[in-house]
Amino acid sequence: MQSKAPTSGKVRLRRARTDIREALLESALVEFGAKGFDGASTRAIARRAEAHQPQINYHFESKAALWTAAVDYLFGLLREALQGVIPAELTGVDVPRLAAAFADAIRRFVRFAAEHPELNQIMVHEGTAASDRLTWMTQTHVKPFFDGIRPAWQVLRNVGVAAPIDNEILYYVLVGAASLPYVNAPEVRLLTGRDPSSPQWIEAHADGLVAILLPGLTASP
Amino acid sequence: MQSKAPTSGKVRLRRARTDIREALLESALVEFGAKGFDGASTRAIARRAEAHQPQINYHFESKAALWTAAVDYLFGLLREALQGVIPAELTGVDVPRLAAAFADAIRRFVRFAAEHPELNQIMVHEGTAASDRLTWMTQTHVKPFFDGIRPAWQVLRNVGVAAPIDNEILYYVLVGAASLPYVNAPEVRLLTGRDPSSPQWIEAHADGLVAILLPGLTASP
DNA sequence: GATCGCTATTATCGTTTGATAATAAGAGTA
DNA sequence: TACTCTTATTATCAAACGATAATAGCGATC
Repeated sequence: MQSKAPTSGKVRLRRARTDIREALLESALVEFGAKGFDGASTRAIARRAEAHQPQINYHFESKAALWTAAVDYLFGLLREALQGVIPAELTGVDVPRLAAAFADAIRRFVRFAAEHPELNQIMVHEGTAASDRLTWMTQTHVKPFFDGIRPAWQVLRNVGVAAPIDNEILYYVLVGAASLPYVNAPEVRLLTGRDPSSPQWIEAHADGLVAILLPGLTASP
Repeated sequence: MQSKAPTSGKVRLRRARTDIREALLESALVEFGAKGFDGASTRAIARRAEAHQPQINYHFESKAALWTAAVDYLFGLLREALQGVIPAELTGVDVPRLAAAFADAIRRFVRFAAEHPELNQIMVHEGTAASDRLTWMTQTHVKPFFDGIRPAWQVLRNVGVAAPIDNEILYYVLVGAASLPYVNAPEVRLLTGRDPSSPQWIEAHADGLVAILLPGLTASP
């Protein structure tokens, strides 16, 4: 008759619907980010949230529904972090202001990637193979994000402030260069001994990306 | 009494040890790259190679041993593709020659990432969580690669040819920016409608990376 | 053409997976 | 205190997993 409580011990903890849902969501993000959709088990997700495995199907419809809810939640945070940085309407915006806004967006994206590595981990896990999840995520969340930065980059490239790289290629250069140290943070620690989540790394990283992607920003004001 | 032959039909195909091993290796690379270690099943790997699932344990020790052999094989190809491009001994090498060599290495790496997306797919899958596989891969294969480019970048950075980015950070900026379109090729096709494996994309991508990472190469000769 | 070594094929094992049903128990209300 | 709604817990299912044993059949050698 041993205790079967999730983690610490024996108490039966009862949480409000919103609390247990949020705990499961954040646990799911960590597990899906680290192991991928197939590699992450609902039992591990529940254990991390100090819950039992059937609670996932009780509070969410299925493992897939939990994944969708977690991705929705995380892209919501990304939209918050980038909201209003790059102007939606570009006609009449002067170039120095737009260049500064784009640099700010790059810095915010780097900081977000460092603070929430799960987002890019999940994206890179899913992006390696076609699936319903990838189609949904691309259309629902990635496309608006992509369409938001493309016109601004085009303007900056036309006036020579931005590096000479195509719209579509730039998007992947930017995302890849901005996210990999945090997506693969365990490898970074093994390979370099440094901690990519430290403020020193993050700010140096952001500075470097702005310097190479917007060479005309510091050169000719 | 239906046929149980792996794929096409009914013939019992018997292959030489080297042939079936190579078929399983290449199938394993595709599956591990697309689904990750846990997500890839030995049955799917065998099916792609037109073999039966127990042949994996017959020709390799285990699923883990197959993974190790596949990664060994792929890093061998990478070493071939980059062999001798960046000089091992830097004392006495003049800067323009070293800069051109580094640019060549970048272009070769981009082309390799496009031709063998499985390498970076596997690296990014494994790098998201600590594991024995990650430790082995980092020490055995990634470290030598990392140590090979670090001194050259330091020299180019000191003379102002390379972008002002730290050694460790640059490594992840370079790898991330060079590999993401091919790692996430399914997403690229959904998002942009373009094919990242086309020569147009690959060469434009390589040109762009050289331009932003070695701004002093074209500017001041 | 009989023998022998090697690969192919089938069958099956014990685990783990996501999911569901059934029961227990906390918390607010009357 | 009794009732009721909601969440927690346990038990269990079918399917898929990696792995192994046992048998079948090809192909070279004598």
